[in-house]
Amino acid sequence: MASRGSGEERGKMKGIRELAEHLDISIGTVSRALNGKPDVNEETRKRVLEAAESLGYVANQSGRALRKGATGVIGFMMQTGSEITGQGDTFFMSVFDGVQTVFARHKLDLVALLCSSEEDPNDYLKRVVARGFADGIILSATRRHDARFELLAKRKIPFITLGRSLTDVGQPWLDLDFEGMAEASIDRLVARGHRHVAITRPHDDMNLGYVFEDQCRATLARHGLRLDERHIFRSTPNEAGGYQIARELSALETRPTAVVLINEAITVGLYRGLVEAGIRPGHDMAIIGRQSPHSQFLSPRLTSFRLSLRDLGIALAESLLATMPAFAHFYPARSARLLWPMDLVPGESD
Amino acid sequence: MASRGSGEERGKMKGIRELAEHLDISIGTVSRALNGKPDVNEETRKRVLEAAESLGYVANQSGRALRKGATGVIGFMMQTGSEITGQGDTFFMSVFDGVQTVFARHKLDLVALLCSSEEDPNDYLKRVVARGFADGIILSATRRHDARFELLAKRKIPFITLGRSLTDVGQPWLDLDFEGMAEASIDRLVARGHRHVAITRPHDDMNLGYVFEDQCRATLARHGLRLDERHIFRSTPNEAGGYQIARELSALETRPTAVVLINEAITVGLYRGLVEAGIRPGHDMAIIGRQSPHSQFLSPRLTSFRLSLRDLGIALAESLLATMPAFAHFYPARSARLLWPMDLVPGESD
DNA sequence: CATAGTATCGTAAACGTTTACGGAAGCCAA
DNA sequence: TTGGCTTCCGTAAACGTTTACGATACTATG
Repeated sequence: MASRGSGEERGKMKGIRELAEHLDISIGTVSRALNGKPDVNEETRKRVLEAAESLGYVANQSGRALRKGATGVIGFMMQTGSEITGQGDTFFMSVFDGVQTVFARHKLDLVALLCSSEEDPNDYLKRVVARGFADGIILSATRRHDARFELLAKRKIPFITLGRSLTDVGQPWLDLDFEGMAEASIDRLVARGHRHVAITRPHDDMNLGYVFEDQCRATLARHGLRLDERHIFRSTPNEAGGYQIARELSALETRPTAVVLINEAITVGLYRGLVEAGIRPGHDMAIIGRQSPHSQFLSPRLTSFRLSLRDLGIALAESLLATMPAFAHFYPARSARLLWPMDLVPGESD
Repeated sequence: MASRGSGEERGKMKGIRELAEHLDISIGTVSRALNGKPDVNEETRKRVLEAAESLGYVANQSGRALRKGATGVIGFMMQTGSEITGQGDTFFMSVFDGVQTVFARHKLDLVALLCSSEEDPNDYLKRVVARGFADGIILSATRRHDARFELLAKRKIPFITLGRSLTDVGQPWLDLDFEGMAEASIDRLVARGHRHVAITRPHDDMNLGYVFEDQCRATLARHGLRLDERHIFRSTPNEAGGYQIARELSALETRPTAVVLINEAITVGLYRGLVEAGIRPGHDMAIIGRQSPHSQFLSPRLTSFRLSLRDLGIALAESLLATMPAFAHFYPARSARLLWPMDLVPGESD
């Protein structure tokens, strides 16, 4: 037969066994060559790599994972459905991109584990870890009490959370510095003469809502002011929620003169709702929020807190790897709990 | 020993072997019981299921996939990074939710395969399929010429695309009815007296740009009008792109009186840019676009095309399963190519 | 009672890979 | 020549499932 290219370049590679007999080498050597093991002749390694490339051979995931006890996959759990994701449009996509630049160095793949809105997140996660789907997990949208933490800790799965929780099992976490945001916002508004400040928070038990509210209350207290209970607005973290808040806000008899938005997606709806009620954002009502792709294109431009989502993703990935024995030596001794800073970008809305 | 709860309920289940000897049954029977095979006594099945539940046993993914040659996973490929995804991620989250309601019926899991912006999509996909990661693939963001189609077809991986392409390999697809959108938009604008209509399209070679432009041109021609080449605006599919379009548009000497936006993310930026140039959306410039979570909260409210993303997800999933031998009998003989209709929701912007 | 059929279960061979182990050379020094 | 190293490679045993096959006990039928 001819030296190559007889008829098998169609990508019908069966497995390492076939590749081995094509090269007339044992499968053990082929495997070692592909995996960069030391005890293989450099020339045969080259032959193997070339043959694998030209025949389109890539080691089967299941076989490899079964033998090695590791899948090379890190899962980022998130919930699907339109109303649920509190973050605005491109939030996660940017974070993912940062995470992947780190993972790529270790041949790890990031996949998003999509929990349907119809399934209980705890059950979903239990299934995922029991099946041995991923070597590590990233959790987001952490709740005040979050049973997922305990589940992963019990199973000893390496994981990190993007967000804190009262359910702390000693795992590493990364969270946005909502305390810093609350403090800077309140300080700024008070310095500009505001005495009645409203805040928003998610309608459900997302942990960040508690953190944010508590810190706002504390900072106001430091200025000798108090947070009126009627000035705490809960809403779904989307445009409609913002609109709803505006309606409630405008209906109040003692109306606040400023509002701090913890969520970015509600901004557009809030603007609209205020305008409809005859309240001009930035004139009749000061607004401070979170930066998002469209916050700078609103009128007036939103005074907002900015952060680098890509860098956050990088830090998230490195902190996770630091807890995984196989990778820990690359990322030594880092602080396992990190509050991610946000910068205030002045706009015209406050 | 006691009947249950001796000390092993910590979730340290090793595998089916351990579960079997706990029950004093062979592993074959345990497996059959768990998988609903017929030849197993109903009472032992109940025992097995209860023990598995209480011990938290779930079949290991790698072992099962290796033996069965199928993973029970369907991958939805998408690219990460903020500038790339034309759709906001609320778009995909809603689609996912629809897809999952179908998959859940067959114990299939949907995961998002995240291709980093630093990696070539073709290489990424090649890796994924060669590793045998998923039993089926859903492709989105299809390009005018898309090598991914050929790759999957050659490897005989069942797949469906959300979007068309000139690279047609006979696979099933689902796409938004951009022709219908173009036609309805142009007809409406012309009926209202517009003679100079501009359009937008992505800056890269996404297929939908070609479809949309061609149909707009054809429909204008039907009205005896022509599409001015200078009235075709290419931009990144995000807010900044819309702003850029507004600036170019306002700088034109012969300015169009209407513009149709194929992408939803650019709307906010476009509004802002127009206002800054002294052009009032809805008064000095008619605008028709795509519905998004915030399109109804802009002023003026955007006249836009709406679609049910969840239903689209359901159709997408069912069409994919119809091509997979193991599930085809559930979803018989459906049209493999589907143009998804969109409804015009009148606003105040045109 | 003999036989066939049925219900249930155990045994063992796959699935594709990695890796511990040992063996066969080749080399160098004694 | 002998012995010990080193370099390279082949062999075979895992990893955790599923499933074809065969075995056993029991039931029904003649």
